[in-house]
Parts: sequence; structure tokens; C-alpha cells
Amino acid sequence: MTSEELPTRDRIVNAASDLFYGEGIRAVSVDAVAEKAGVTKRTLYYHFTSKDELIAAYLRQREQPNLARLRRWYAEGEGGVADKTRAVFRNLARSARRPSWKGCAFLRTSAELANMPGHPAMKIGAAHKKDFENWFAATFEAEGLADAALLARQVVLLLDGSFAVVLLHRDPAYMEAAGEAAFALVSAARRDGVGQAI
Amino acid sequence: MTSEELPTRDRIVNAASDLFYGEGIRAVSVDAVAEKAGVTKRTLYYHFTSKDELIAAYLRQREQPNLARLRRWYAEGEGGVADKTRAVFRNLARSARRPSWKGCAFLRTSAELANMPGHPAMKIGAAHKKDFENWFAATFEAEGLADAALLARQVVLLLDGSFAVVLLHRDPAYMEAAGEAAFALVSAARRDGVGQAI
DNA sequence: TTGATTACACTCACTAGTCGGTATACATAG
DNA sequence: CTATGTATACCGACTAGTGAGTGTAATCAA
Repeated sequence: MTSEELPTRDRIVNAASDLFYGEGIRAVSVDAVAEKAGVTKRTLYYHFTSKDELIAAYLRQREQPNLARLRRWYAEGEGGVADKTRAVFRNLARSARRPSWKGCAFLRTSAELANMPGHPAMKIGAAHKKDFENWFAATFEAEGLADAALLARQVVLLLDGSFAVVLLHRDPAYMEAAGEAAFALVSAARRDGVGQAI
Repeated sequence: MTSEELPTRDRIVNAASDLFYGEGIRAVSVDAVAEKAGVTKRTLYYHFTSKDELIAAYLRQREQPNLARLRRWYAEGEGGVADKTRAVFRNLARSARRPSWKGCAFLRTSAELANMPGHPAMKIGAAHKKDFENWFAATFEAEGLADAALLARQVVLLLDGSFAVVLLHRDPAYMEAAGEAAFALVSAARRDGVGQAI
């Protein structure tokens, strides 16, 4: 097997990740995760004390790759801040075209667990979105944009709006529209910002 | 009882609405809905052939009130198009402060049913969001704004982004930020629009 | 010997959906 | 004005299966 050399715990988290993201958290049983991981349920419960803990591990595993991808998409964008910001949305649209795309794991989990505000998964999700926002804020700040913090929030709102809307309509064109909005907002801040033209 | 005079079917849908919205669709059993409605499960299955049909009825019931509220909030807003658009977000922020607020029923349902793209509830949700978008597009069009259709999409993206983000952070301030973004976008379109100043 | 794993039987609560039957109302036929 | 038919609305009890999580004894590798 290709992943036989991975630690058992990681194999379990990978299996959980595939299933939770693909089917939804409540739709997937612990038995199904154990089977997909090629492990008995007893072993799963050796590594995780509950399904809730497994859910938390699933989200934690996605934090860093998600952030890294954001940074890469931004860095690879051609042009100024506004163009680079728009590039993030365009890359997102491209990735949303894959049939296996099912929106944002954090947002979907928070929608499923909306009745448990104190759930560990909610805290992880909130912290992750804050990381996104903070990263944009720092980036905009470094570029000398006016109202960097507010602007970061608005970009994140457009990002998460894209996730939600495209999940419903299955039409990544909404991400392009969000990208144009982000472009316009960042461009406007650039005009008002420190020592910029017009 | 206060709602004893309501038809049984309506009482069931009301109970389903409370529970599905409050707890999530998969988290709520048909038994729980029947009990809350003060009806046996057999009676529930007399009126609805499946849980899926009940879910669809739950969403359909929310369509018209949701749209009416949007129109009212917009109409009650003071000032021009941009101000009125921003007023929608401000009203949304106010309503999101209620503890029972759990985001957008349509978005949360679509997140739970992301693995069933053909589910009736998904179609209802998509159609409802389209109605929102179309209403904004027609309104912006009537005001002679440039790119009314694109602008409507962007406002809807900000709206749905607000739902998603505030559900996670429990901080309605994000809706104010989204409102400012919408205000800026609409104002810019106004500047570029038919015969507007500057 | 100790930490990791398996096999598997088990609990107990819950789940969507069904079977057969009942109460009422309002017909129409004798 | 009965008697029978028919349709709507409703219910208690049930099935067959799934849910998370546990108990226990045995195995395997370092």
C-alpha cells in the first residue's frame, strides 16, 4: 500500500478528512472512518477519545496547507496588491471546478455544528479564519493601504461568501465576481492610501 | 394552545423549522419533529412521504418571508441606493445579535447536504439565492447603475459571506464591514453610471 | 515488558420508515 | 331516515438497521 508507512494516527486523520469533507461530519460514522483507514474501531478509539476529537484533528490538519496555498496564490499573482488579491479568487475558482470540491471544510463544519458554539471544531475554525484575516491585514498594511484591517475583513467576507454561494450554485463564476469586488476595494484603498497617485 | 387552530401540516412544518434551523438537519430526528408538533410520527408520514420532503417544506416556508424582509429593510433605508443597500446589512447585523440566530437556513442546509447536489433542498436554496440576486439586479438596474448584474452578485456574495463568517465568529461587526464594502461598490457604480456626478 | 494493535461481541440509545387499525365526516342507495 | 361506502386525518406499536462508545482477551514488535 502506498500509505502503509504512515503512522496509524495519521492514516486515521487522512481517512476522516476524506470522508468528513466529502460527505459531511454527521453523515459519516466512526466505523466508516476506521474502515477507510484500514484499522479497527478499537484502534481508532485508542488514538482519539471521541468523534469530536477526531473532528478537531481533521480541521487542524487542514489549517497549515490552507494558509500555505493562500500565500502561494497571492505570491504567484502578477501585478500589484489588488491584482494579487484577485489572483487568489481566480485560483480558488479553478480549484472549485474539481468535482471533489465541496466548499470550505471550516465553514461547512461550522454550519453543521452551529448549535454547539463551544465545540472545539468551532474554535479551530474561528481561529483559522482569523489567521486568514490577519494575514491579509498584515499584507495590506505592509503595502501602506488605508484601513488595512477593514479591507482584510472585506476580502475574507468575499472569500467566504464565494465558498458558500458556489457550494449552492456550483458555479465558480461567482468567485470571479468576488475577485473583481476585492480588486475594486483594494484598488480604492490604494488610491486613498499613503502617497499613492490620484 | 396558541397554535392549536393551525392545520396539522403547518404545525409540523413549524416544528421542523424550529428544530432544523436551531439544531441542524441531520441532528434532528423525525421523531423529534413529530413530538414538537404534538403529532405522532405516523401522522407526520401521512403528510410527508420522507424526511427529505419535510426538509424541502421547511426551506420553502422560509423563502417568501426572507425576501419580504430584504425588501422592507432596503425600502426603509435612508438615502440613495448605496445607503439603502448598506441598511440591509445593518439590519442583518441587528438580527444576528439575537441568540437564536444561527445563520442562513439555506446556506447551512446546503453545507449539510453538499454531498447530494440533486437534493430538492439544494434546488430550493439555489433558486432562493437567485431570487435575491435578481431582486438586487433589477433594483440596481432601475437606478441606472453600471454593471447592475455583476454588482448584484457582489452584494449577494457579501451577504452570504456575512452569514458564514458571523456564524463562526459570532461577531455581527463583520456584517457592518460587509455593508461598508457593499456601500463602496454601489457608490463606485453610481459614479460610473448613467449621468451621475464625478 | 510495554505500547500498539486486532478480533469481536456487546450495550443502549436512537433512526427512518411501516403495519394495521380507528374516528369522523359526508356522501349516496335502499 | 337508516345503511353502506369512501375519503381524510390520525395513532400506538413495530421493524430492521445504525449510532457512538466499551470490555476483554489475544497478538505483535521493540
